[in-house]
Amino acid sequence: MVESKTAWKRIVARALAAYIAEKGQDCAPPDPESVVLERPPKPELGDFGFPMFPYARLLRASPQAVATALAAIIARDPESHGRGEARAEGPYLNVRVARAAESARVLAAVADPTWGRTTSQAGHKVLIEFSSPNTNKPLHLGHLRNNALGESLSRILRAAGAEVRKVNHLNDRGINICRSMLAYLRYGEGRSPEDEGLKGDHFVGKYYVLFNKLKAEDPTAEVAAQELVRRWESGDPEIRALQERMNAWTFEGLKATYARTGISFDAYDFETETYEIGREEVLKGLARGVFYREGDGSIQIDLEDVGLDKKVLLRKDGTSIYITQDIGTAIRRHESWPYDRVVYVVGNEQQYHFKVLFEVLKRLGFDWARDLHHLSYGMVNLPSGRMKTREGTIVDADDLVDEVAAMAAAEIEAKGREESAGSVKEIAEKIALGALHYFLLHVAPVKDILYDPAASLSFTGDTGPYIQYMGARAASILRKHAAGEGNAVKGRADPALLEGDAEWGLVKLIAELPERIDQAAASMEPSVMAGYAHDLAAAFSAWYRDNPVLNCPDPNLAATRLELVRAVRRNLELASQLVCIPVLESM
RNA sequence: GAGGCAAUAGCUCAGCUGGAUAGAGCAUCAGAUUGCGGAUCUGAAGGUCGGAGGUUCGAAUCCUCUUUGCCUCACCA
Repeated sequence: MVESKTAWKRIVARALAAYIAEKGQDCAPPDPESVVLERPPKPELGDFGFPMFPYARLLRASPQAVATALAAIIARDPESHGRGEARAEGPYLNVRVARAAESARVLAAVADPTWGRTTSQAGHKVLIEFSSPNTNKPLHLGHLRNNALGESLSRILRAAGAEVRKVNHLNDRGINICRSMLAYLRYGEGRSPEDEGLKGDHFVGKYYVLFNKLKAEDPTAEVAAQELVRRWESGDPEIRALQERMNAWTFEGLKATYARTGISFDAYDFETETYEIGREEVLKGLARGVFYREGDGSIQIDLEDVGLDKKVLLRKDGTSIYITQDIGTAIRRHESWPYDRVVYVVGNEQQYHFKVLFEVLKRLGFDWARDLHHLSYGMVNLPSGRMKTREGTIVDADDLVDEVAAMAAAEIEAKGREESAGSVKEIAEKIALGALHYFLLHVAPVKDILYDPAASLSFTGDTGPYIQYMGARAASILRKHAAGEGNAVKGRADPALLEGDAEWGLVKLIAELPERIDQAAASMEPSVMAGYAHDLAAAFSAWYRDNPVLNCPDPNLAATRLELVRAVRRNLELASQLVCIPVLESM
């Protein structure tokens, strides 16, 4: 369809040039690229339309007149003959594509192994940093959004041809883990997660919560935690060993959650190994005059000329801070894997931090610093308000998946689908992931999400399970055909039979996949893919209800429709994978 | 106080580079099953796109002002 669009732009541009010559106007013919193509509001008006307003003034004629004249010229253009028909409708020139030929092209393209891969991001090396949790507690609902965004964007960029490296930067040092450690020293009695029957991250998180109890009993607890940080930094072997042990527990737990939710990384960066590496770069920047030393000895940068403030990059005692580490990490990563773009998937509360970081890297003169992005996303709120560990309103990621999976299992049983579903537990888990990931990704990242458990657990309407269901229905038809059922086995597919409005609408939607991938990649918005999956599922659902496939009396039409089902299934699989919705054969 | 982001149907959200009558889902109402899986489908109703100006042949979309909400403005991360 992309090819068809560019062809029509070319045809229209040529017709405009002919019209200009015909009228003897003294103006430059438009470049085909600049011709505005849009989709008419109703399919009856054509497959795409060209507004004539821009040319009306240029040609000193009404847009209606221009449209009429162009339609006549295009009717004589040999290139248009095989491609369809252009018609003047008011101030618009509307094109109806030759359906049989286009359908044949589309079905052939979908059957090709390379379908679903584009080249719009080819040549780019993109580093995506996401998840990046603290190691003092398990993942929560906010992480699920972060993970889904990072994983989905990675898949989308790869589909668009980019080389992608997924990195998780674990914050495994500092005051929070030390609080867990202190509480563990006080209450843990040397127990391990196995002893308490807990997942490692939940185990460590339990002690983080217990720190509050400790603080209530002992007002010096906060000071004691600070002391642990200090001892860790000075290399106290006992503290180092304890932190390592607790971090390992959490890390194991986190990895289990990632595995369960289909999230993976190409590399892990540990803050315990990276937290000092920016100092050198800051000193280099100081030497080159990019930064300056304040009277108190701290090293700073003045960004007031770009609307930011003065920012400290190295403390007066010479130690590094958060931004120092990010500067160092970016440089170090580029040395080992020379990217041309970085995407940091981090909540929108850190927008200012990333503005400063990007500006600093730019001023240090790195050419790759021109393509740094903060994929900023909104809070996931509960009806009762913002999530906070201390208020106990936090939604634990594992618990949430468990809860949704239990609901899905109950639904399978309520429908009496246990037998056809196979393993209820396994299918329920996949449905839960589909529900959650769709819920988290179908909304634009900038928006805050009000997490309504009831709505996310509902499997009707604009949801992941709906998409999974339509995929399963398509798979079911294909399965029956493979088993020799239906009339399609007796017929031969002929795309020329796909000329009805209902089929044509589906063909067009199927053909849109590559454009939607490119759009999602360019705008870094997984919601584009989520929306596409839903649109396609809905269109398929409406179509196959009224158009029998296996039961179609005409064997050739049956075989042709079957090809359409195959294409829908393929696209649903591809789109689902891009937004981390598990694909199901049956549910 | 300064900066950033948001505001579209009762609710949750789409709306691509400005284009034809602003679209889905939920909820509401009315229908559809001797049928390839009803976790479905069809239809109705529901909107002065927060407000006011401006640019344009044409604005939900761009500009200015304004209202409301969220987030930032650490030698924390």
